[in-house]
Amino acid sequence: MLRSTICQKCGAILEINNIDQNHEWSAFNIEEFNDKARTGTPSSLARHDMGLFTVIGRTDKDASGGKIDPIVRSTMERLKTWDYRTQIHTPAARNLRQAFSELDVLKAKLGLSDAIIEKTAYIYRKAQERRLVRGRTTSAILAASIYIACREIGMPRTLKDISTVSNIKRKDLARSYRFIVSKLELKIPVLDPIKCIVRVANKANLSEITKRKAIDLMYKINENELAAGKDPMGLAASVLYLSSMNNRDSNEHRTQSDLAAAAGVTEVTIRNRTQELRKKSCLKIIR
DNA sequence: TAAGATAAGAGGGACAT
DNA sequence: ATGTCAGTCTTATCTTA
Repeated sequence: MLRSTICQKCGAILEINNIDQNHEWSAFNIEEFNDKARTGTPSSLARHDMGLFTVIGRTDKDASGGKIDPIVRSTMERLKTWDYRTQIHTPAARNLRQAFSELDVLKAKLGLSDAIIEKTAYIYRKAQERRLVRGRTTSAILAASIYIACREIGMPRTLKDISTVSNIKRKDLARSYRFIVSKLELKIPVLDPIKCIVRVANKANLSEITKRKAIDLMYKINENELAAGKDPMGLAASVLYLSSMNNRDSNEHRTQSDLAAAAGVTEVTIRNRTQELRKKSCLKIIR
């Protein structure tokens, strides 16, 4: 089944024709489930075996119901043992399993889409194949993989967001992030300041009008190349601050500390950006 | 109470040694 | 590899309107 994921707030298409890998039927008890299931778990990179595990049953009957020859039976037992061992008991698989169970927890905490989870898993696998996890913690590499996946997909999540929920220090997270990016030679797109505006505006409960004004202002800033080297979140917060102050509707006024909290930057950063922007006559900022 | 000012300190990139 | 430098952001504190 194909479907697209569309942002309900701004209408942006986040994913197009992504395949829904869940089963299309519903079951209310085990019997019904077994009856309807034609396949196993959906295949996913975010499982140590990609969801493609084998299960060798315990039964001593063959497919047509006859008794299995004891010699074959003992072969099957040995296969079963080895199958089991190769599934989880290689250090790599064990590590993946641990990483992906952590990933599952973080997925919920950060509200990540399946596409991001798959991307994260892909990056983590690559990192593991290249032996980049050695000497670093699984959690740090995993958290960094999440950050990379978010950046690649263009979902604004800051290092701080991820560091708070994963209990990895921002510093370590940033280090692991740069390490993976350089070793895997990844090209990370710059964080889109427009997306940052949308995110901060939603967090601060600002109206569409203010958001729209802020986005227009951000376009002007980009045209005049004033954004270089600035933290996009800080810039977004400042632009929203200016827009909210210029909106006559008093419900739209936000203090610097409100927006600082929403964007995860300090008030001082907002002040500095605001000052700079006000000085630029080309932006025609009132006040 | 919100906003502005100032200073010290952290962390990382660019560049030279 | 290691050190220095300019620029950025954060934290903390004090002042101003």
